Order: sequence, then C-alpha cells, then structure tokens
Amino acid sequence: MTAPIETPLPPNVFSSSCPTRRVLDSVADKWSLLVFLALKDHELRFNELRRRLESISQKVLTQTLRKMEQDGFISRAVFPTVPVTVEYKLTPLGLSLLDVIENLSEWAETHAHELNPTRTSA
Amino acid sequence: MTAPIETPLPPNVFSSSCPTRRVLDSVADKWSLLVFLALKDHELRFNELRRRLESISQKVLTQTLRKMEQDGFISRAVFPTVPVTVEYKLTPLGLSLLDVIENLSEWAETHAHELNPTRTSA
DNA sequence: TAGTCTAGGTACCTAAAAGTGACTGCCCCC
DNA sequence: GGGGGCAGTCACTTTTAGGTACCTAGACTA
Repeated sequence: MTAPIETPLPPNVFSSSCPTRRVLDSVADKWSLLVFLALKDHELRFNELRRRLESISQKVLTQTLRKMEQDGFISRAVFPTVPVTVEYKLTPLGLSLLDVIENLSEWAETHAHELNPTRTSA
Repeated sequence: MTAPIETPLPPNVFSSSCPTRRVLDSVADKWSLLVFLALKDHELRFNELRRRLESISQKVLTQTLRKMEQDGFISRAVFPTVPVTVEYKLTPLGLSLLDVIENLSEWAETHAHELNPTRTSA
C-alpha cells in the first residue's frame, strides 16, 4: 500500500454547472427519458403524451415538459385551433442527445444480464 | 392534424427493471458519477475516496459504494491489515460503463454552450 | 492517557421530487 | 344542456435522497 496516486478530479465535476452533471440531471428524473423515447419519431400533443406515458400525472408531465423545453431539448408549438393544440417535438439538440441516450440504452441491454437483479430486493 | 402515429413504446421502459432505467438510476444520483471518475485510473480506500470527494458524508459514501457494489460496478476488497484496509475498484463492468459515461460527458462538453443557462435561475 | 487513524453503523432531520385530486375555460357532440 | 376532450393550474400530501451528528472497536502515537 504505497502512497496512492492522487490524480485530481476535474474540479468542476463537483459543480451543478458541470455539463455532464446538468445533462444527467435532465435525463435521469423519473419521466424525461420516457418523453425522449415517446417523441423519438414524431411530435405529440400534451394528452397524446399523457396517454402514452400512462401513469404520469398532468402536473408532473407539465413540469417535465417545461424543464425539457428550458433545457432546449424539446420545442413547444401552440396552434390556435378549436381547443388549442400544443405540439411537442424534439429539437435538433434533443435528437442529438437522444443518440447518446440510445447508446447508453444499448449498453444497458447488452449488459442487462450482468446487472445484479438483487437490487430490487434491497 | 391527422391520426397520430402511435408507435408503441417498449412496454418495459416503464418498469424500474428496464435496464436503461436501472443504469440511469445508478449513475445519476448525486455521487455515483464522482465515484466512477475517482476510481477511473486506480483503486482507492474508503477514506481516500472520502477525501477526494471532499464534501461527501460517510453515510452517503457508504450508501453509494454499497449500491455500486450491488450493481456490480465496483468491487470491494478487505485486507486484514493493522487497521483494516478496504479497497474499492471498478470492475470490468464498471469500466465498460465508464466508457459510455465518458461518451455522454463528451457530448455534454461539446454542447455545453447550447444548454440553456437559465435553468439555474428556475 | 487522550487523541487519531481505520471503516463503517444508527437515529434523526430537512428539502426537494413526485403524486393526488379538484378546478378552470373553451369548444364540440349527442 | 350536459358530458367529455383540450391543456393546463393550484393546493395538498407522500416519498425519497441527502445531510448532521454521534456511536463502535482495535491499534498506533505523542
């Protein structure tokens, strides 16, 4: 046990303004990932999203969409139709992030059998 | 506004046992990412980790390490030395996940300027 | 002999996230 | 003329993560 090699961590990884931190926070809440996947191929209206996400509440869906909009991952378009129509779709930035997410998904599927299933029992 | 294309979401993405979900949950808490980075190049003992993560409390570090160990991302080795020595290091699975994480980090750094900075004020 | 190091465990507290249920105003359809 | 879909808002409660502080126990050390 010699003196450990104390390679310094990049100091900014501790900060909430670290981009990686920010992106993880954006994606890793309970619903954002689902919204990304739901909007993958086409835009959807609020209640369409709600139906596809099944058990999400209106409030939380609204919050999630607002946050993703602020982050620049989705865009919100209001059409002055009969009852107003609001369409959500992924922005180029969102689509680009989706690529990375799908990378991670792929990794997760590939290694699913190596992930310890006992975690659910903890 | 024609009938929306209701491509079904993979039903398992809703479940907490969905691998992607699991991996995100593992990585996206406040400290796991830091532990991954700290263990990137070499193993570390408990208190070494604690010092490198600066502001983490013992309890939370213990929790984080236990979780990561259960997930199979790190291994824990106890040496019967003077005061007992416990070394943590990334497993091959953890190293492989670290690759994916660094992918995401790279994306985050590249697009940092596109991430809306107003989020912090929200 | 008091203090420090090792690696944690435990009880309690707080703040934020998430969920619940009711409500709005507008319009269409039956 | 009432019920339902549209896109939310508001007030409230529950759940969870994270943090604080204090505890163990053995060995070293000043």
